[in-house]
Amino acid sequence: MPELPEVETVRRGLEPVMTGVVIAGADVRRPDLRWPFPPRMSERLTGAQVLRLRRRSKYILADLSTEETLLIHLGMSGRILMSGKAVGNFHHAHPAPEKHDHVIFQMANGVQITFNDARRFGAMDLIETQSAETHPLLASLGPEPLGNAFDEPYLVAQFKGRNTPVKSALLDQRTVAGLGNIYVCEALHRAGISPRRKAGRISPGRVRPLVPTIRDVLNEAIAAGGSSLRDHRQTNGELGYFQHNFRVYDREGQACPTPECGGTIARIVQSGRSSFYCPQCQR
DNA sequence: ATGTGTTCCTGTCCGC
DNA sequence: TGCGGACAGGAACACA
Repeated sequence: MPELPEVETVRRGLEPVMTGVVIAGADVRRPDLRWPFPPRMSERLTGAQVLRLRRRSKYILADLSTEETLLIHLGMSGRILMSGKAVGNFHHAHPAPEKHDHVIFQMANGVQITFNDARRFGAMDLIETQSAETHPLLASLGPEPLGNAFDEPYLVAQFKGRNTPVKSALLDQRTVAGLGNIYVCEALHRAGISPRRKAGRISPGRVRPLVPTIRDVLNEAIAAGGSSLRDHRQTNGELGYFQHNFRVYDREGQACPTPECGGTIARIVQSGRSSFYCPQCQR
């Protein structure tokens, strides 16, 4: 899936064509994704104006004039593509629905927004805007990694006493919300911390660089328009470019990019997920 | 309370 | 070319 930078890239792509625009119709082409869609989703969306588009962790939140908020999660394989007259300088005709196009939004400005998700680990829900943060999917999320609440004292406190590998701790959305497998691997490499190290056994002095490092990796990826691993696309269909900047992810057997290191990137499995790291310079 | 393993689903790639 | 198995950006859930 899309991790935070990819979701933010999608949000930024949608923002100019959705904000202030009425949803003219929603074609819901199957009853569910990971969970059933909310009752009467199409009817509740039709006629609503999008007041603003937000992102919380890997969720896109569209606040509507109906005092409801459309929540979208892309899961592992979710994509959102736009077509129609207002998309950039291009004129994209509305294409015929493709396989796994599950929900198609018709905007009043002529733009069509298609949610495509082969694996269907994604989700959509309609929730009360006023109490959005108490939604079960959002209530337990930790702080935004790019926000002020995510700082060194916080992370030190979160790691304290935890016996789980730091890789697992950072993937845990309650610790910090929005990191996924790729960017955790990348951040740990930049910080020189082994993914195998127990979270509670990292000295505060070594936790310190982790916060700015996580921010740097995410900001660089956002600036590049997200990664394009496998099939991630921006809303305009173009590939992101951060993939070229992966230092360890999916680079098993290659030379460690750290100057003077000389190590070789290894792949291990931690709680069912691949971790890529350099055993030489990550301790 | 924590930590770990399983599960949902489809597509792709790699070795035989 | 076909077939089987491993693996893929997530995270809820069940269980030790």
